[in-house]
Parts: sequence; structure tokens; C-alpha cells
Amino acid sequence: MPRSEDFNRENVLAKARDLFWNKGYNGTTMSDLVHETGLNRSSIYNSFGNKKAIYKTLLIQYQEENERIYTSALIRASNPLEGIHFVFENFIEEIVKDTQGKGCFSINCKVELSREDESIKDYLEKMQEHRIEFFTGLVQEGQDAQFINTNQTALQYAYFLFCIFQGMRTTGMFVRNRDVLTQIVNNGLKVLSKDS
Amino acid sequence: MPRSEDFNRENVLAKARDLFWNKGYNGTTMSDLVHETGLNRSSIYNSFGNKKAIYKTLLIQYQEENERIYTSALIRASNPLEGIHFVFENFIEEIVKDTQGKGCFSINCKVELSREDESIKDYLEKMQEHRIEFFTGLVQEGQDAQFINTNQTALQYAYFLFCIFQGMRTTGMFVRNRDVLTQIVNNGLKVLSKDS
DNA sequence: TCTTTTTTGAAACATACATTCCAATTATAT
DNA sequence: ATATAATTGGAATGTATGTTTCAAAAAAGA
Repeated sequence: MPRSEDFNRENVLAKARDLFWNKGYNGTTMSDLVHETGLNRSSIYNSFGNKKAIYKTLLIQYQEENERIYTSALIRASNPLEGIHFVFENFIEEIVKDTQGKGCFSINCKVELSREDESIKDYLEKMQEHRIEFFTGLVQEGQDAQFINTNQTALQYAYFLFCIFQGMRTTGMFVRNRDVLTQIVNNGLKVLSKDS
Repeated sequence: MPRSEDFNRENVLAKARDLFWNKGYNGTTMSDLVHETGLNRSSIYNSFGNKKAIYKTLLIQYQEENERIYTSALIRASNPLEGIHFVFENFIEEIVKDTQGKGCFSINCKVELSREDESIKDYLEKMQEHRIEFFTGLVQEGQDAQFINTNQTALQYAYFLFCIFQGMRTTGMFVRNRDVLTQIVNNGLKVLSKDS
């Protein structure tokens, strides 16, 4: 009996994501969403919840998408160090493609909302730890297989990598030159390499 | 003949800065400023301009203050590499002291406002270039005096250092452990060192 | 003391914006 | 075809918020 939705959920969420990504949470209004998606106000509230709920949906979606991208980069790699390389090349690609300097959705969220919204803060903190665990595992594997030196613990190198990742993402809002970014990565990864 | 201001400009600006720093630009209302500073609305508008103007004043003040802090760190150093060390130790100190995870005023501004306000974007972009020039000069001196290797150009190392700085500032919003941050810096600066 | 100029206080304004309401519409299943 | 239940459109609501207004108060100099 029920009438079915008249729009494509994915398309709508994609447009919403671009809006929030470009203009930030506070910079985006519900009217922006209405205009950009073509949906009616009530339809949006009905199908996606309120502004915060939509934003959280997109944030989680963004994280999961990145998760997929990075683990798939690992599959192509023949060893953990190369895996790390691929992951960072992926970051570079994202930055270079980001011609408007939107930056990283999740870092933007961290800066704009993590101090005003406890639940978002908790989520992002968990995600940060998760990413650091991800790097730790990779580095540990690399150390076990003699691709990465053991001057520092895997965890410590993971923090270092994470720091470079976040730095590239914010630096990259203004600097999107591939060569410059590549050299930054090379410099960072030099620290992990066996021979030096 | 004129009546004089009934408040201390510096105190007022300090309170305003803490507000914006803690809650962001959009998260801070003029009423917040009124309550926190104790001034009347009209007095604020009269003496400091509108919300954006106040914020810009604070942003410039923040940059200039950092400029002073960093150049004064250099004076204590006996060579350029040590100077870089001191500057980064300063970053660490700021992060560790930032018990609420406010992050960096200027990175917060970059994320929250640089895409919605052209003049702020221009200013921050200029400041970023300025900081990179600052690092470039330091590295160049270090290379000339044989403290820093010449595997990469001074400019390239400057980008690397800037990236680590920005990364530490955003990573440090959730991670404020001095040892962890110190190791990140050590890892980064290892790349510049002569012997390895 | 008196004039002048600025500051100050409180209210008023004008919008911008998230959210809700409700009637009209529309697709589906019986 | 008809009943059903969700979707949709557009207006309405209520509030938050940046900014202005204007008269009263206050300080400083003549």
C-alpha cells in the first residue's frame, strides 16, 4: 500500500556530502540542501532525519569509504612498507583532486564540531585510534618482515604516520602540488626505511 | 572632553579569543561575548567593530604572538637545527597545555572560514607562505653551516616541517601526551640530520 | 559649572534558519 | 477500482542571532 520514495538515496546523500564538505556544517543550511537535492523539506526530514543526523550519516559514510579505499590499497602492495606508500599516494591523489581546497571531511568535522558535540567527538576519537591501530599493524608487519627498522615501536611510528597524514590534509588545503606532497611523503617514510 | 573607555582592551580581547578558540567562529554568539566580557553590546560594536572584525583582530593578534614566540625561541638556540628543535618544543608545550583540545586558532580558522571568506583565506594563505619561508630560511642556514643534510632543498624540507607542525596541531587535539609528541618531532627532525 | 563628546544600557529590528504541520498527492496491494 | 499509508508541497512557527537605535549617563576640559 505505501507509496515509495521518489528519489535516489545515494544521489541525495552525495549532494548533501558535497555541500557540507564545501561549506562546512554551520555554513550549510537546510535550504541549501533543499535546493541542491531538489527534494522537499519534509522529504528530507522524513527520509534522512534532521540536519545533525544527515551530517552524521555522511561522516560515517566518509569514514567507511576511506576504510575501503585504504585496505584495497594494501591488497595491491607486495609488502607492508609498499602498502604504506600506496596509502599515502592515495592521500596525495585526494588532495590533488580537491581543486577547491575543501580538505578532509573528517578533519573539518573534528575542528568544527568535536568540541560542541560530545557524540561526534567520541566517534572521531574512536576513529583516530582506529586509524592509528591500522598504521600500527602495518608497521609491525613491516618490522617483522624486515622492511621497516625497529628504531621505534610500531605504535610510535604509527603516530608519526598519522601526524603526517593529518598535516598533509590541512597543508594541502592551500598546497596541492603533487611533487611537493610526494616529497613530504618520501621524507616521512625515509624514517621507517631499513637502510639510510 | 571625551569620556574614556571603562574597560581594559587587552582583557576584553583575551576573553573574546578564548571564546572563539573554544567554540569556533560560528559557535560563538555576540551574546556570548557580551556575557563573557561584561561589556555592553553597543560598547563592543563601538570599540571593536562587528563579529567578523573582532575575530579578524584576534586572528592577526594570534599570528603576531606566535611570530614573536618562535623568533624568540631561535634566539636561545646555538644553531639553526637546535632552533628548529626549540620551535617544535614550543608547539608541543602549547599542545600539552591545551587541556580542552581547542587546537590551533589559525588552523581552526582555516577549516571553518577560509572557504567562506575570501579575505581570511588570502590572509591565511599569506601566513602559511610566510611560515614556510621562515622554515626555509632556517633550514638553509642549517645546511650552510653543515648542521642539516642537503638531500633535499631547504624549501622542500620547509614543507615537510610545516606539514608536521600542522599534523601535530590537529593530531594533538585528541593526543596530548608529551612523550608521543616528542617522538613525532624526533622522527621528523631525524630526516634533516647529517648523520644517520 | 557647563559644554562637549563618548560611552553605555536596554530595547528594538530584521533576518536567517531549523523544524513542524497539515492537507494534497501518489503509488502500491488487495 | 478502491482503500491504505507513505510521500510531498508549501506555508507557518518559533527561536537564535547579528546589528542598529537612541536616549541617558558619565567623564574631561574650558
